[in-house]
Amino acid sequence: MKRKVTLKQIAKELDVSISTVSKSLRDSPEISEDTRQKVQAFAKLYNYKPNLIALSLKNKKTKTIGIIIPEIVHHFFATVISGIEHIANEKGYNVIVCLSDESFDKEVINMEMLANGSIDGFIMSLSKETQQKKDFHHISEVINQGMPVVMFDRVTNDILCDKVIIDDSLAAYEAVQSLLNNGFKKIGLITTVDYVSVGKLRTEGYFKALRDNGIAIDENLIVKIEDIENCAAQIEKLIATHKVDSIFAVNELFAVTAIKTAKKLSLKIPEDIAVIGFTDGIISTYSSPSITTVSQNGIKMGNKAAHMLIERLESEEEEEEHYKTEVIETHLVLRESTPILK
Amino acid sequence: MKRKVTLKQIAKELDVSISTVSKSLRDSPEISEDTRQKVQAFAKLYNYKPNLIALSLKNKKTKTIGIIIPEIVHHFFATVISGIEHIANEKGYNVIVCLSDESFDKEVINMEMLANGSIDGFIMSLSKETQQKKDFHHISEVINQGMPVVMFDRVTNDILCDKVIIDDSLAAYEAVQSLLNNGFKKIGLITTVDYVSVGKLRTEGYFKALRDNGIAIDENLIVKIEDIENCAAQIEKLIATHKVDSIFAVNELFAVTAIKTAKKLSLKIPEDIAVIGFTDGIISTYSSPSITTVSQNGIKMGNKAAHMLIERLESEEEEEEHYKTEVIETHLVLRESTPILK
DNA sequence: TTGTTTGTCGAAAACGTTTTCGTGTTGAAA
DNA sequence: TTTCAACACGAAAACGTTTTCGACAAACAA
Repeated sequence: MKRKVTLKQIAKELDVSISTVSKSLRDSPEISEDTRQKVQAFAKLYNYKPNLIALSLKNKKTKTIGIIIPEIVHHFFATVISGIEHIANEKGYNVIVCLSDESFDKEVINMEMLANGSIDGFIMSLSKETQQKKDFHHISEVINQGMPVVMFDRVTNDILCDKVIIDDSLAAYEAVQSLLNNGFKKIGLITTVDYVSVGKLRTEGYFKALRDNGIAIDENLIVKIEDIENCAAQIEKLIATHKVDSIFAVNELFAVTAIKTAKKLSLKIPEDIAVIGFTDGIISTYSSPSITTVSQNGIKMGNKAAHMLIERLESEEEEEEHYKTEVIETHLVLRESTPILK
Repeated sequence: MKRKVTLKQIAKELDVSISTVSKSLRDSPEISEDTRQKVQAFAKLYNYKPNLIALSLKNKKTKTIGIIIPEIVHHFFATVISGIEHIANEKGYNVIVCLSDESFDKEVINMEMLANGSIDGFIMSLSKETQQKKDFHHISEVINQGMPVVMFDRVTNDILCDKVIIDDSLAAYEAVQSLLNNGFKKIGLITTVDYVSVGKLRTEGYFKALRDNGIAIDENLIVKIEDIENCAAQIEKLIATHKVDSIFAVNELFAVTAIKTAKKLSLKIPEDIAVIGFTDGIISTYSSPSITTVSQNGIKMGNKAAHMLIERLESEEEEEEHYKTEVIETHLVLRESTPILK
């Protein structure tokens, strides 16, 4: 077993100073052609690579991005990570991933841990619990220490920083509007509890579309899911007893559950009931029937977030207080769970 | 903006030495009760937290695990990461994730990068290209430098290290055997090209099951998919022209594609054709019909891999050459794509 | 000879820790 | 008064880099 070789060892071996070795390897003009080649040859032979930790300490830069997300076994978040990683890699950065498991405490602990020198900046999406508590002190603290933060998807107005989002409300509006345009009148909504920011926004889009079309809002057609476990029962009630002609669901899981439930009730899709989901993931693609859905391009969001963070990291010092919010465009992906929409 | 405070600053402010501050914070008996409290109070006030990079450099330990996987937008790999992260977090480790994108070069570059001090050990699954080239020098090099490596799922016998796998061959054998037990005779196989280790093993399980039951192997019933793009065409040929009564697919994607294709051909599932997949992911659960599949518990694999790596990291020095291969058990998850199997 | 430039190199500081060892002061024992 | 232990603290090294600055010699001009 041969351990990694250091500058000091090379210096000793070649009987020169550490400085000379370092300069030789960095092609400094201070060093004579002769010794430079000697050192470089030796370094190559022993496969010298500078220790990144030492460099981080010296440069006060780690070339590492911290990602904090609620969970990773989730198609959307996985695509965002993929998008971030791709750009980061291109720019010479690594990514270190922490999961909050939707828990406020884990989010705080992870952030504090990473903030102590391990990374140069954060890309994050809030946990449910954090959104519920509306406690963002850990984030403002980090920003206060001069560490840039980019938030995506689940964001908050209480924190000033760069953000990458989609227009959840508008996207939902357009989805519902397209149902209305095609003659659907009794549109059920399957959504989350209100404190989930994106769920709330999508719900608002649903409301606005109905209002703009002069349709009264019927609370009976709205199902708010708290925990995923027994959502099937609530959805069955919506479909069976309230006879909706279509459903707008704020995520894939709700959409596919709605479809399974409808099939169980011997309803034909899309003839008896049309379904539009949100987030274009694996489920929507491979479900039968495949699901018409609002695309939410995680790769693009990740790319954008990474670009914004790295740009801020590498811009000449703090041009503070000039935060941007990027809105990634969405569109409706038409599939089999709706009739051909015009 | 208040930057992070260091020992040096505290020392200066309190007019004591750095050593005194450090010792005070670590409750050294060398320090008088008086100054200890003074220092601790001050540190708390200014929210002092030791710089982890400096600690890493000093201790030659980063408390960070490097994960290298082919892709992250993939349910199985995401669950493994989740499993690793959970244990790592519990034990005070962070995880840094790199994606090889199934590319040999990216795998090598990422490994070399992380090996230069950033992490204490690796958990990895080989890229397709690496498996094809059978070039593992980057891995043996890392191991030679004394950095522990745990491989999972896509492993190789050419490298001696800890491994976490499932018995791919046996699991496939049992799946096919259960089809045979239930009267199916013409079992199609949808698999990958041979250099993908797990695909090859699963194929072997299929062969063995047929042999053990005295059934001749019909090459016409075997489809090897190279790229995912046009797999549907190959599968359609298998189903339409060779009239299989059942299909064993070596992953979810192939299974769901088979189902979609069968439906397109107006075949009823499972009456006309039964399907068993591999890997119990989102698709199998939410497909219609849901898919009977070989479970492959990624969380468990991740947990195990993390445990093995951390144990090796924290065991009193190198008890080398005593590598273990852990086999995670699998079982058949019965769903709608097969008749009730006995 | 003296002074100046040029070419090579090394010493040391810095990043932020921890830890070993040395040192000065105090109090008590002899 | 002397000696010695206990106590409280600081100096410095170490981890592995990069970089600034100073030093020394040779070569050259005056």
